[in-house]
Amino acid sequence: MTTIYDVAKEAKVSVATVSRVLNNNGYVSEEKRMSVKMAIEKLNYRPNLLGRNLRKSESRIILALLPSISNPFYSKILKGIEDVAIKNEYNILLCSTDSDRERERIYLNLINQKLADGIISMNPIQDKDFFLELSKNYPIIQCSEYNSNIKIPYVSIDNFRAAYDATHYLISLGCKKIALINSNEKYLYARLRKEGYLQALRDNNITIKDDLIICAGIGFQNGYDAVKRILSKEKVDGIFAVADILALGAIKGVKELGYSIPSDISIIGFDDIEISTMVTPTLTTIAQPMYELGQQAAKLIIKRIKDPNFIPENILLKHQLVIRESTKKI
Amino acid sequence: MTTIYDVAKEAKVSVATVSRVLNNNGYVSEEKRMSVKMAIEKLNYRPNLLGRNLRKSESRIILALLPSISNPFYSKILKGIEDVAIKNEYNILLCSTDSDRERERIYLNLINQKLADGIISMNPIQDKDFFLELSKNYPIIQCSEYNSNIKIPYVSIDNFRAAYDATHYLISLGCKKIALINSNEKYLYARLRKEGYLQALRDNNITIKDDLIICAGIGFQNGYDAVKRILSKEKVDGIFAVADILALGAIKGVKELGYSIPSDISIIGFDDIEISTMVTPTLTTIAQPMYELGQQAAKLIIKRIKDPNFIPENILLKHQLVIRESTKKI
DNA sequence: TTGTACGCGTTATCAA
DNA sequence: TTGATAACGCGTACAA
Repeated sequence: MTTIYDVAKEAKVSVATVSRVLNNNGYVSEEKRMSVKMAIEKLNYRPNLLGRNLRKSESRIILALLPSISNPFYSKILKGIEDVAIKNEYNILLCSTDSDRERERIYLNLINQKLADGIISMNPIQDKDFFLELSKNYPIIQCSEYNSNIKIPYVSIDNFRAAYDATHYLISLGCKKIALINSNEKYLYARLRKEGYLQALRDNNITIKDDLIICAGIGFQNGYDAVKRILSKEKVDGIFAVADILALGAIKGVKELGYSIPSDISIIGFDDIEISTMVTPTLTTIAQPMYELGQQAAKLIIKRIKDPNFIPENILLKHQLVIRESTKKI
Repeated sequence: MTTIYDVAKEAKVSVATVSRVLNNNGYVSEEKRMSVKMAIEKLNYRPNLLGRNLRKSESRIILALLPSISNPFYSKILKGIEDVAIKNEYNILLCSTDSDRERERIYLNLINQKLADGIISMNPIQDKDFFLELSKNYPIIQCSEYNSNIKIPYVSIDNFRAAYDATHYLISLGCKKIALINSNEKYLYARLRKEGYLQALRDNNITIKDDLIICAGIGFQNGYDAVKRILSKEKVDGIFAVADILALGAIKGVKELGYSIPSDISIIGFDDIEISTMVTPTLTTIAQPMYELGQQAAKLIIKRIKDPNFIPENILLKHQLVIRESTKKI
């Protein structure tokens, strides 16, 4: 492999001069700059980042920790992260944990092994103490999912308010019996959205019925099962599912039971993933700015890496009600 | 930061001994091994990978080059890659190019800057010469999409055969007028699937009509537009879309025009992405073993990294016809 | 404006 | 079985 020494020899200068040309700093005469550039060209030289990284004590790698890469929600965020990262000459290490604690640990440790300069975590944190300890010594940002008990900055949306808005919208359509299909309450967002749902009902003097609240997992099948369970007991006129994927399952279940959407039952989802526009009826939902979430998280972490004294403020981005075909005024 | 020297001092041994304990090689007395381990524990020492990587001239990073992370097809492959990688102590660098040549170049160059030990490319290659040149000096595997003119090993499926099977299946159902909604023919898979479609028609003495063959892009809207264009000219009884996402668009278009699926028109897709089971009707399709494609590609590239003399054979994995609700015997 | 020489943290060779 | 020390390739302080 050709090194900076080879280039120096070819250009008849010292390695220091080559390095100066490479990094565009320090004084270099035009003449030498040219001959260095020609030598680089001739030898097809590319600096070895392993050497550079060690010398500079940086990896220029950002670790993106997420539960699952197959979830379109995360992949949109990831895209935002990647776009900002590449503009700033950072690279993204893909770390999907599948909620495996062991795996999470392996990935997190990369940062104290200096293979990553910072971490963006979209994971519900499993090993809280370890994570917190890590954040004292290294740049870490939480994105979308976060743990508010822990003093680690986050970029997210106002889940309470968003769920409130979703529920309130159903109420404004005339719905009186509104079911909630929630996901696993180990997620903070799930707990917050449930609160938002409850508050909206209270504010409008609608009785809260435990039978209408289901804690499903996260996934199409869970939404499908949940709605069947609910409707087997009681007819509803509105359904709020805390994730589009749950809503899609619910739509299928509702259809199978012979109800029509939105005439009999209005359904609203959450996230605004692409699929929501592809189904029939298209899905009314609360849109999260997924791409922007990723962008903001990346910007924060990069700023933080550059300046360790910079303490990011938490950021809550705006959600948006997107009305499509699955909801209708009664 | 604590280094191997700190550990050596604490354990009252040399750095060489610490290194031996760390890497489990060479002879170390049980006594010293223990005291090194205790020192590591006490100081909470973690080896700096930047130093190790430079010394060993490896990054233990594999670069995953793909067009778009948001496409569920690629994210499934990626999962297969990641799972194999982590088992072998490799990490995955996420490189989505968005078909941007500049960006592709940036990512590809990481390998001759030694930040990656190998590349798995799912991209239709833009800069063929550069790519080929690179593959002479570095481990590269093509996965799913590949360029057969170039001598770079690949893992894929038999796209010709798979498309033939899809078309043949429609014919076996009694379809006489079968449309093809293809994606962009810059992709090899698109060209191969078209060939498979044509061959199946020929083998069954069905007239090939250019009006029934549309080169759409890739995406839901494209499928939707394509089917409207086709049906505005001529009624068909079968549609083969070369990607599920196109098929989903087609389903929507067909429905809007008042035809029923599968009674009036049978539709078959390709890929078997998750959404295909969530729509109504659920989609008959040719399933690609996406996860396995990723796994195989990762296994090959790792084997190749370990042994530069190992020349991988091309691998074609089996596809599978998955029959659901969108097709029916006439 | 340029060059010499050191050190980033690790592994591996060699001699003891 | 152990330790001293030379690399790995780079950037930069310092001297010139």
